Amino acid sequence: MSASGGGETRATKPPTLRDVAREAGVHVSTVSRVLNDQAAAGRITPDTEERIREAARRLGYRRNTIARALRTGRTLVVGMVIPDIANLYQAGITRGAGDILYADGFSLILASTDDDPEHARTQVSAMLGVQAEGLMYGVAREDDEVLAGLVEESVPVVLFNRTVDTPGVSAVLPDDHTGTRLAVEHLLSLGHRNIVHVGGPEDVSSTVNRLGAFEATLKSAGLTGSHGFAHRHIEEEGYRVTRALLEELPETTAVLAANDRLALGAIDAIRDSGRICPDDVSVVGFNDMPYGNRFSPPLTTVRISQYDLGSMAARLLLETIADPGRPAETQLAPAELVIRDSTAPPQT
Amino acid sequence: MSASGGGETRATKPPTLRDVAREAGVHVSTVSRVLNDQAAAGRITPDTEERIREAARRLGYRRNTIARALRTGRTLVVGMVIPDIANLYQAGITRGAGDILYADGFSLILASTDDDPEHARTQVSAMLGVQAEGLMYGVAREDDEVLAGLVEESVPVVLFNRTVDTPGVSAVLPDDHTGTRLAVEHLLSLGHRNIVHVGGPEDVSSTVNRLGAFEATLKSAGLTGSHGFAHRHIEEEGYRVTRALLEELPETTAVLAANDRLALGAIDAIRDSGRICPDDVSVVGFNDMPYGNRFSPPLTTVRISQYDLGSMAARLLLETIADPGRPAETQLAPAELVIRDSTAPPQT
DNA sequence: CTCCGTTGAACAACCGTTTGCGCACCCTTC
DNA sequence: GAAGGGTGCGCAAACGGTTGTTCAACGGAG
Repeated sequence: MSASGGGETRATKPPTLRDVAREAGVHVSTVSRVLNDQAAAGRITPDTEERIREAARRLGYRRNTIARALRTGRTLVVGMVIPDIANLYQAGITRGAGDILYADGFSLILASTDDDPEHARTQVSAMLGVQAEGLMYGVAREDDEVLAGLVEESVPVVLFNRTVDTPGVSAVLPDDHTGTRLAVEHLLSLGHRNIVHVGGPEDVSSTVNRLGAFEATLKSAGLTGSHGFAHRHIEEEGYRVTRALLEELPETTAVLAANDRLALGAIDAIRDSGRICPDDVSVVGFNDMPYGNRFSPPLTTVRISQYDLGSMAARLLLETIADPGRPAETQLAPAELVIRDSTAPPQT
Repeated sequence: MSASGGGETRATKPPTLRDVAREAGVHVSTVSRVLNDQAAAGRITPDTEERIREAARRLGYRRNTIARALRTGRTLVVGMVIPDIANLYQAGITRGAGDILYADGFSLILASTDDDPEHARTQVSAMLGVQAEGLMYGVAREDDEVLAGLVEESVPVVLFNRTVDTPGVSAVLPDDHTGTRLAVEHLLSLGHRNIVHVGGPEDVSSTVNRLGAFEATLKSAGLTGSHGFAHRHIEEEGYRVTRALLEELPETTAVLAANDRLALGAIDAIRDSGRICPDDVSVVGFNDMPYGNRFSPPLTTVRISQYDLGSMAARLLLETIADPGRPAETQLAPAELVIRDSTAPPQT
């Protein structure tokens, strides 16, 4: 299981600056300058420059990024850690981040932790080992030791999706409050009065934010609502807590899930408890994951623009890398309600 | 748009081997040996070793992977290029590959090309720039220049999902033939006789393999079938070619799509042409992408174990890296039919 | 007491780039 | 014709590790 497997080197080693220099009959430093476009300073003869470029082309020279990085301290690599790569919502975020990063010449190292802090630790360590210049961290939890280590080492970090109340860390978050309020108001306007909330893991910020907004919105309508917590944002957990909630509160006519996958589990639970969605109980999700419109029933949900969230986070990270002294900032990705067929008025 | 944004260095630079050596009062080479567990050679006093480890711990030393890589030629990084990160099918593959790679101490750099060869070129170049030790290449096409360059430079590569008939390159592919045959036989046994195929892009291997198997299976039943090609594996294209096929061949009662996303588009096309799936026309997909069971109707499809395919490819790549002389090999990931509700007997 | 074999650790070269500095050379200018 | 100032490029020292080689010290044997 170790990487020591007697690795041979590649048959024919790639050409180096030295090879190009020899080919062009100049010193390696000159080649370096030309290939870094420092010829602009009028320091190199057009003739020499052309000779060097031609030699580089002929040899198929490609800059050794890690050697350069060793010297310059810049790797142009950023790491991104997400809880689950098989979650389409996060794929959208990745895409948004990638587009920004690539445009600026950066590469992305992606790691999926399965929401396991131990995985997170080793992945982050590997990323730092390759001298990633900054991290997009999407798995923050309360008392997150890995994150604490990062700020301790003053590694540029931006949190996304989830935050913690560590000062000095930037974050890009969904507008949980507005989104949740919209969802609850929708249910209210449909006539629902017995609404429950199935939340995510207790120690992640979006869970507490959404729960808070859920209760606040209900309260301002003179109502209260019950809730449960899932251990992870997966269908099975949505199923488990919904079944429990339904058992306990049979008069429930609507469930607001903290995320689409939980909502999917809720729909299963509703079916398995002998009821129909949306006829007997409505459900609304959160995120608007891809294909949500194709589920049965098509899911009413709160849309967060995944692409925008990802690109906002990437931009923020890039700025933080360029200027580490920059004050931390938290940005909100807008939320909007998209009404489909998993919600309906309660049966009278 | 350039990365030159005046990047400052991190406030406090991470400790180096030199720092640890000073702290422990020994030479850096000794530290290096200890931290690489070469102490086993009985060359270092347990006392010294302990002192060094303690110093490293106290300073929070973490090996600078790129500096090591520069010297050793090993980066423990492999690149993976996929057509579309927002495709769940590929997310599953990534997961399988990641698990194998991480277990062996490797990191994964992921790039999504949107099926654009130009993107592929720059992404691959960046990966090689950071001295990735090998590549998992999932975007192969006929006359793929990027791929040609890779084998030319004898970079360890394994293709997945798609292959080309370049000798010397390993690949892990879905069992297109069996999968397609199973799907067609299913349709046949249901009583369908007018079956069309909506294929993927013409220059990718899975397209030609699936089309070939489609025609062969039909032929052995004494039938023939028409087909069309999508430009990309996306819903819109599935929609486009299905509509055209339906227009041309109104008696069609079943469509076999080369991929689930195309199948989704086909279902839309069927609806929009005033027919119902599966009552009027059945559709079967390929891949069994996640959530396929939740679509409406739940999709009958050919299941490929994405996780297995990814891990097979990763294992193959690791072996190729360890032994570049290794003969190329192509492995098949098993296919099985999963019958759901998008297929039914044709109306009589 | 001398000599030699071990053992434990230091020395130094090297991996491929970048970059501050120095040094010829040539062209002006008095 | 010599001084002075550019120009165009080479020199060499880093960056943070790894590793073959050397070297000092120590203990034991003769």
